[in-house]
Amino acid sequence: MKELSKAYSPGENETTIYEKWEESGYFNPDNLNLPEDAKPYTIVLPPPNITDKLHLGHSSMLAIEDLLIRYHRMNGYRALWLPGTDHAAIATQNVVEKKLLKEEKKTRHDLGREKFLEKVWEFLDETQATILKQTRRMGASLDWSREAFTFDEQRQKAVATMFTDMYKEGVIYQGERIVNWCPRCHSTLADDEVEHQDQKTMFYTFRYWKDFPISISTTRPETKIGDTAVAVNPKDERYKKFIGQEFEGEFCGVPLKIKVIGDREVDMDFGTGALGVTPAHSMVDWKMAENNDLEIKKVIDEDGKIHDGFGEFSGLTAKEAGKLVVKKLKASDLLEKEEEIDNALSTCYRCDTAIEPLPSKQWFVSVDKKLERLGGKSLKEKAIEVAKNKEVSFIPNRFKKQYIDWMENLHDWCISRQIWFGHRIPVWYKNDEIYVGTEAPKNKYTKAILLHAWDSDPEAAFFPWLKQQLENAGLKVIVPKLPNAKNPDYEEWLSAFRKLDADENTLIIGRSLGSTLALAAAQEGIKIGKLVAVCTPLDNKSIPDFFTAIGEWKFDKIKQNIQEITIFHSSNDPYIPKSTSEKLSQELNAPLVEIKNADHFTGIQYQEILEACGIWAQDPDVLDTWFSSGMWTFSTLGWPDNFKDGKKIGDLAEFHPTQVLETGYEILTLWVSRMIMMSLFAVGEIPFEDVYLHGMVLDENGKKMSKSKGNGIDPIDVIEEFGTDAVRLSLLIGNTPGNNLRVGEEKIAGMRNLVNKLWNISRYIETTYQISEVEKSDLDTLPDDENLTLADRWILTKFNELTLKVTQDIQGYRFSEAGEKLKEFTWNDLADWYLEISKTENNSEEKTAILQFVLGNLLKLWHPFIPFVTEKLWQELFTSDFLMISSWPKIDSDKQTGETLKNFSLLQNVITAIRNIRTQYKIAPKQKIEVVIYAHDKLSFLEKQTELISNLKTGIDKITMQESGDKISRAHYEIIDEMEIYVPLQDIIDIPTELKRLEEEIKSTENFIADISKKLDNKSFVENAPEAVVNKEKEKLTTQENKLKNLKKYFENIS
RNA sequence: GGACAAUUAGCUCAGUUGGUUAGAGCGCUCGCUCGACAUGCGAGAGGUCACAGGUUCAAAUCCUGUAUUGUCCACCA
Repeated sequence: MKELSKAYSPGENETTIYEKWEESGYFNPDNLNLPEDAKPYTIVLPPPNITDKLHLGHSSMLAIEDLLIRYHRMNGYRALWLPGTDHAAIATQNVVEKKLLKEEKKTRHDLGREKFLEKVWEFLDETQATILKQTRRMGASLDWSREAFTFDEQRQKAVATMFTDMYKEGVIYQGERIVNWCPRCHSTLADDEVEHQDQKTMFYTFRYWKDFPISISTTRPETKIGDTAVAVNPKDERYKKFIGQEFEGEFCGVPLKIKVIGDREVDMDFGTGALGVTPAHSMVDWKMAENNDLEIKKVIDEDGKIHDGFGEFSGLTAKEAGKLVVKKLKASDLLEKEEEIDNALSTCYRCDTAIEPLPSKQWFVSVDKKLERLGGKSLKEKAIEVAKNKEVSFIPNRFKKQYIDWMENLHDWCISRQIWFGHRIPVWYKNDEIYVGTEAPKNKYTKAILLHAWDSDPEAAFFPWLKQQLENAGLKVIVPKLPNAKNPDYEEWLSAFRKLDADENTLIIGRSLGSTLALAAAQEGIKIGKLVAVCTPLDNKSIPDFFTAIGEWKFDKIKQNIQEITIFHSSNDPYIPKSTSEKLSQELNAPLVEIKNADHFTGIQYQEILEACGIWAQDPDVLDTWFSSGMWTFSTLGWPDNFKDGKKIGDLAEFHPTQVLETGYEILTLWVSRMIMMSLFAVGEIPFEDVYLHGMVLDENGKKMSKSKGNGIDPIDVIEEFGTDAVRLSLLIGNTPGNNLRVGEEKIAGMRNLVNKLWNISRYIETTYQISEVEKSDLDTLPDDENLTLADRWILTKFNELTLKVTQDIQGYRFSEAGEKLKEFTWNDLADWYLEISKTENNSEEKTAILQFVLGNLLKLWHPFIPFVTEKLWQELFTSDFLMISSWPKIDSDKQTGETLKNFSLLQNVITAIRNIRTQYKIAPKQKIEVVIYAHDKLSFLEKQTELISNLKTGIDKITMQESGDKISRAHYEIIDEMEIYVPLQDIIDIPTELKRLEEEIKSTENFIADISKKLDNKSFVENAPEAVVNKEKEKLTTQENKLKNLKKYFENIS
């Protein structure tokens, strides 16, 4: 006999059980020893962002998906649940930036791209490890051997391939658009990353200048210096006549040329009914400018400051400029009205900074381009079509409409992001040329030498960035430290240079004296492929010996030995006069490029130097994170390697498309729609059959759990307190698709109690029947029907019914209902009734068989919900083979159920009624009572059950059954079904109270009878309702009438 | 402004296609150490299913409108 502890302690078991599962290898479907034709069942885990550890919402997702996977694994499917994490480009970069600022008071620009990315990876390793640990703690049966990361090598390849393919088909294109620009994050935001905050704003009405015929209104006066048109509604009588006219004048010191255009979008009733058009800084205006061929004037730059060329406004922040405009308007008496209005401010979803709409070059995915591979349809059309044709279904169904609505309004998707962390755009530029591909294009040069200035550190200035770029482009890069840099000697430097073995395939970028050295070397006869000379001195008074040693410049010789030269000049360089650079340019017949702010090279100026090198330079931007997560279903299954000549092979063939995508409804549009489009494009398949959308997990007060509010429940905390099974169960029961779920510790504690109940049920069965020592049946066949008591047949019937319902519920995604039914069976039917009865019935051989069957199969049904405790009990009491891979209980569809269920429920009612009488009349628990039951057709059945009735907490010492006859005059009574139950204890009865109570019951029974009679008198009811319904009503009527008769008789007797 | 959802017991929610006198858990009341379980056992109280109309023999369930709450989308210069 196995000794089980009095209470279940989850902590001890969970880690060891999870380890056993993992070691078994059964999380990987390849190890399941399935027949060839076993169907696949695939779920890819929505990859959690690596920005933070998991919260209860993730736990809920894991619980649901693990349930589905475990259920299907037990049903013989090739069940694959594929784990991974998401690099979440912007979100991650932001978290790291904030952390950096807080801990080191540095911005990412202080660190530079490389160093910053190192920080990101450090952070990422940490959170990723936490996430994986938490996921295991939840008991998730994920196939860790296939773990993926949206930013690992395989996925990088997939992303680059996808981009290239889409570019080749013209789906991806580069275009200038107004984008939502966050001046703080220095990045564009997708439409769905912009938040709108209601606020009060000053609304100014004014004219550009005195004789301008139309007043306009604005909340953003600072942009008005870039206006090129005024738009009015073409139907507007007031302004109609001006349409087409052009006006010139000066607005706040800025010359403007304003054309009046007509546009139906303009609301005649808002403001003055006329709208100043600023094409560069408003989405709507941009469209108008496109339609009317207007000039586009950029007013605000990427830092949120006013561009050059706007007089005294230039260099001011937008806010300052706005104030100045208003001040000037007031001074020149142009302001007509100033009022406060409600207005929605667009802000960055990450940092709450007001966004600035700016025109910018970006990469887009076209959703409207018709594609041959989609049968002449566009991504958008196809993605809508599959939803309409039910090729993909949504649970709950209402989200289908939301999906289609959103899709129909979808515009081209901007996929480039101006941040550092993320998939680099696989595009390379060389001057005007562009190359798109999965690998960097081959370059003319094989080696690059970066020569530092005479007194500077080779690692300083712009070298590290360039080095990285050149290495990315496949060059061997050398950054030598030239000897004695503080006091350079020409011979020493030259001999150091010779050792670098420069030749025709070498690219040299030299800064200051470094570039002078390269020129001198060429003069000495060394061949060089290309020289980019940045701020090059031809003489310097502080190191006269150096230049004396070089001697007279022989530019012809230099030209002979260097194939190509570009000269860079910095206007801020205090040492090299522009004339020097110009002279060099002329003598060498080389192009001269001038750069501003040489001491603060920005990415763009690096870009210029890189371009001058004549090598391919990669686009500095990265891709929107949804681009890579949109490929999640197939990139994780080995695309593109597993997709050859339009055919799927390997994992992709075996597991794609997946069966279910289970995710939060909040990312239906962000993610689900993109997955559908990208999968259609890449593989020509809808990535999943069903989309199950869960709600958010809220705290017990209905608030969204968030770290800042401090109301979040850490899954690990509650797991440690109550156990994983309890946490999983509280996330499954009461959780319905698409609806939010409130979870508090009370609920989890309740579920812990249930888990413990199951444990104790098992413990009782084991201590009483020693099922661990009994030879095991296969749990597929029921015990023989002979010698079974009513209760035995009842529990088997109930269990069969339960198996059927639970199976149906899981298949219909009704996990909550399945869980509740299991709970009800376990607690009420099995523990409260059957086990209690088993204590009084003596057929222990049958009981052993039945309990073994019921408990074993019950553990199976419970397993997808609470895997740990069930696995533990299974291994203790049944077999050391894993419950995880045991087969799902069989359903006996021929089982006769009616009579058994009816009889048992009768029995339950009798027992409950007797207990009720005891409580109602406050009969002391220890006092034995006599019971008399009057019955009619049920009499013979009840007579057989007297022993049972007496033994089940009814405290009966004498029980008699008889046909209806004269009733005991004074007794406690209860009337149920067609029976009357009397407990003759007249001494205690308080007659007046009893009469009052009886009166009430008689009255309510009469009312009820009246209701039923009315219904039955209604001809249309009798004619139209189904016969079964009518019969039920009739039955009800007789029962109630009998009851009334007996009540009245009893009433007379005692009064 | 548009769309979608929610409104059922004190609280949190179920209630599949209209068909018993509307269910569960928690909480509450009363009573219990009864051969596993006080993380337990037994009994109970508690609801005009937001409101107003309509369809139907029959409505928590279907339709219309109103109110309140929530979510998403759009956005006006």
